Amino acid sequence: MPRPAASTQPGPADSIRPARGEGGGSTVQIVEAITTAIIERRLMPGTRLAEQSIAEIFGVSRTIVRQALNQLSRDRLVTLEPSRGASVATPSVEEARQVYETRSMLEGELARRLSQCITDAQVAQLRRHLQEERDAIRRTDVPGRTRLLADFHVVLARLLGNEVLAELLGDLLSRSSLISLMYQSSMSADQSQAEHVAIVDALERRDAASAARLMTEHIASVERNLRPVGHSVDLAAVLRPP
Amino acid sequence: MPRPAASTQPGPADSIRPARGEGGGSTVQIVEAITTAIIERRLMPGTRLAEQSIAEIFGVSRTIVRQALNQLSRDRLVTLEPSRGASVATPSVEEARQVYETRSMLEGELARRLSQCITDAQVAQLRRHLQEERDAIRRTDVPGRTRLLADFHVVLARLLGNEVLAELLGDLLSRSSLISLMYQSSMSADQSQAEHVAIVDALERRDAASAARLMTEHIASVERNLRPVGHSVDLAAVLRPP
DNA sequence: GTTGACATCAATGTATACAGTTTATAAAAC
DNA sequence: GTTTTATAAACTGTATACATTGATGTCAAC
Repeated sequence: MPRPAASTQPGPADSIRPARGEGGGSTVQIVEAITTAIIERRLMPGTRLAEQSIAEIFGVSRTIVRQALNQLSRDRLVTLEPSRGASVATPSVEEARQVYETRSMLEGELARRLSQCITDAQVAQLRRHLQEERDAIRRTDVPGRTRLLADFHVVLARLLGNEVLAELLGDLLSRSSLISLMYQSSMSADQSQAEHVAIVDALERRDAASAARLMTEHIASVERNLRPVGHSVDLAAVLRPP
Repeated sequence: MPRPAASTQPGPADSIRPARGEGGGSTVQIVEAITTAIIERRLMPGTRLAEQSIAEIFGVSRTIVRQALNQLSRDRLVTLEPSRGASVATPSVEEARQVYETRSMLEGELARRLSQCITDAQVAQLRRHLQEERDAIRRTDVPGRTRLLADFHVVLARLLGNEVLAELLGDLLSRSSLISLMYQSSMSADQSQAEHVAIVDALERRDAASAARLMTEHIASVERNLRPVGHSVDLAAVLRPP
């Protein structure tokens, strides 16, 4: 039950690492700090993000914080309720389904097209990425392996030479990360990594059909491994009369 | 040059329609006003968008305008240069290619999946939309037909019951609109409409392969009809020594 | 007459102040 | 003891003021 139960002020001072005092471009730093804090589970879904607190932590004014929170809300990592403020997003089961369906559509086609134009050098680059994944898993570097397993999909988009696609996919992957930590994915890193290897194998064989199929199956298996533990479900189970 | 240049307060702009004086939610109104102004060619690519001018036009402070401009820059409809301010985006040829490639990937798969789960009622809904397109074309309602021809693609996304996909596609279509007006599309509305009809026909037959092929070909033909007349290209040609 | 430097000006980036709303607290009534 | 209500604190939404940076125009030097 990943309920933060933040009835008391969550004391964000220990949750978000402060940035340097320089003013220039501090908005993106706040965005990145909050993003990584969410991805690395230091900020749980539902946690309120009071502007004044964050402003004091980073030593800037609320103006900058508001800009950062607006950007984060566009990325769907935080929700902005009018007159209520910002909180870490709590994606619904339905939203999760839609994100994975969209990823399946986009990345299945990505694998298909990529297998028709991939070069040997690009395959080698993917092999190196797979090696990094293995290394991170081996030394149980949880944040590192999480990032690398997600980056794999962005790297594929980049190989197509399509920055628009890569950014789009990056947004979807951020949302996926939030979803998988909210619904406590039981997907083992080993399985994910093995499926990545199979995808690269298919790409190397220029086997478009297999690459596309393996990719959609990979995304489906990630989605299958989400536990359907929503807040309301927990609440109903807990409050059931004895 | 459609420069607002409204130094006096009450003077309503000739480029952007002013909103009502109410404060609540005026940001989205500015976003929508500028968006439609760009789509309807009243704000040409490259036009500077000074914060103070816009603030006076809408009777709000620069704070609100900055929020709106930030949102528009996330949609890639305006570009934000540091210390230089905002201007209407001028998408490059390469960016155009990437947008259409991404659309092709996404919408090809959309057509394929939709043909496997579409209902008769949904086909009827699409037929009604096609009829609206025809009507707008017949009475030469240029803004209306442009909007309807673009909305067709969003309607398809909605039929899949995937709001995430629909919003994603909506963003891509806004960028497509800006691109097609910047590169003066020679695509006739009649041809677009005819291809839409062919797509719906394939969907009605539940012919997944044809639906996907017709969709990707439709998007490719839209892209093919862009004239490669960018500003920089003009400049280079004009300044060539005699 | 052209070029370069300097001063002025306008526009952006950030911070702060103020108003309105929500939420927490506490007292009072039932 | 529970509920209700009123007060107060905190927070958000907007506007305004200040600092800083890029642009423009003028003047002097060559």
